[in-house]
Amino acid sequence: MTEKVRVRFAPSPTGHLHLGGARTALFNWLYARHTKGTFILRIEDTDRTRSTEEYIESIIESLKWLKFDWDEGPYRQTDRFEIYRSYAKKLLKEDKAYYCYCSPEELERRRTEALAQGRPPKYDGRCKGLKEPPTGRIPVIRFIMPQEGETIVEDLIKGRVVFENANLDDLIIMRSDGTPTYNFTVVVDDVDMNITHVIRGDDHLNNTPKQIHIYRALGYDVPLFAHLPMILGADKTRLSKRHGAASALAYKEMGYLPDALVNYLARLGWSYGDQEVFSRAELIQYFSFENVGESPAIFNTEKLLWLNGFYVNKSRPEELGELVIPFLIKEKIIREGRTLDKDWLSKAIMTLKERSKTLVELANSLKYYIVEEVEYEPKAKDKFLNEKTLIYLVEVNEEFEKLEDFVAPEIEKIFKALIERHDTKLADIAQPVRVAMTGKTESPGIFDVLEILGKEKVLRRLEKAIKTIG
RNA sequence: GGUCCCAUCGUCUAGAGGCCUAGGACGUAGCCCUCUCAAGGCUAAAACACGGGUUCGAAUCCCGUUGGGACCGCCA
Repeated sequence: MTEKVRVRFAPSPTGHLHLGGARTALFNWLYARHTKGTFILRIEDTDRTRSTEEYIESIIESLKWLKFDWDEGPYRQTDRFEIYRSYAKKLLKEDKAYYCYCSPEELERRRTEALAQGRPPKYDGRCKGLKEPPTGRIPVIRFIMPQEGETIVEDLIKGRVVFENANLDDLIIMRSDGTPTYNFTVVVDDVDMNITHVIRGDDHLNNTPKQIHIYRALGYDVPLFAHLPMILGADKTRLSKRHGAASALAYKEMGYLPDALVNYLARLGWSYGDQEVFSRAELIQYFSFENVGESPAIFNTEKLLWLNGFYVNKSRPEELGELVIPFLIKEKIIREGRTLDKDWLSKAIMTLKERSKTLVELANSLKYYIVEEVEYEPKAKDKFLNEKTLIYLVEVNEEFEKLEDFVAPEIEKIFKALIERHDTKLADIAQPVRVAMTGKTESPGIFDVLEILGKEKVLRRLEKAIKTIG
């Protein structure tokens, strides 16, 4: 019982790491870190036709981005075929498995027939104890499932789940091409890697009794199981590409912060009282299966976006400065290789981070600080750059030309003086200037915007605005 | 069709028989703050799927119904 916890995340590289997988990885990682146990990464690539190197790399990249560091692996099942073969041989020798010569076509036909007649599509075991194997056929190996009694799964999340063994059928553990199948490799690997807790999606709950029998046949204790509820799309079906961005990396590209995604994913199916925001340290400290829910959760992008905004706002500007560069390049705001002054960038980001929910938004807002020529939004231009506002722009321009120390407090003094002289409100002057500076009607505080742009750019933009009206 | 899982505001959830006039968060609406937009603060609308039990008492326990989901491959 005081055995050291060993858990694994075992994706199959037939696609990018999707959000469901990311959450499974997260809970495994959290449990390992919470118990000071070992987190193992294992790539389940036995399906050679669908697994690709590209996906393996993509999954690893996602895991790194999310900062789920693993202690062992990545192991690859394709490197371990000899192990599975020897275990299969052992089962054969002990009469716990047998060769089956039924062809895939026959199997498929029987399955559809059974389904059409409303019967469960269960293999009938006809090849078990075959005296004279047919010639010219390469067999598969099937594992003999017990047909009597029941199998009980004591799940850490679902509680006690009972299965009738009569519903189990002899499953294929080795294909005719000599490669092993999933339900066999998981068990062999989990045994071989001393896995103590199997934490996975509850789409695997139905596989569990089959696997339990394989553990027993192999002569090993079964690990503890924890089946996580699924993550669903807005239409309440299993999350997939149809629901828009379903891969973890897609969120990276959309300018999400890994900590925000992790925080969001953790709160999907897990809770700790009323707390919504968790640092990684808190997540590790508080994580427990008792607080994992049992019902599926719908993935809600709005809450994720809110959390991301929260994390962006909370991040240090220097940190965001580093992170936003790739997005500035991607959005074609700066050329690759161009460097921005770090202190200046931090100052600019300071004004923007509380109003940016993603790094993409941040990059796009940064645009008007960086580019040479502002573009006016037509509506903004019509409303604020006209004969009525011309006088303010001209006077602001005149005052700025004389201003030596071009900083926010000095700029503010100029505005104050102008307000008094014209007996007007700040908004009447600030808005036209804002449009002249940013092309938009919304921006950070105008004094900060002006300081960050700097005297030279400000004067140029004022002159352009004045010219536009005239 | 069979097996299994699940069921509290639109969404994520708190709730371990009396603390529940069901709490928090996102989103929505309103107000405050305010040079705009945000951020922040305050307020509001919004849920125990249904029916039976058990109990002095049920969102909480049991059964059923309904609804949703997953799985039933020589995929994982």
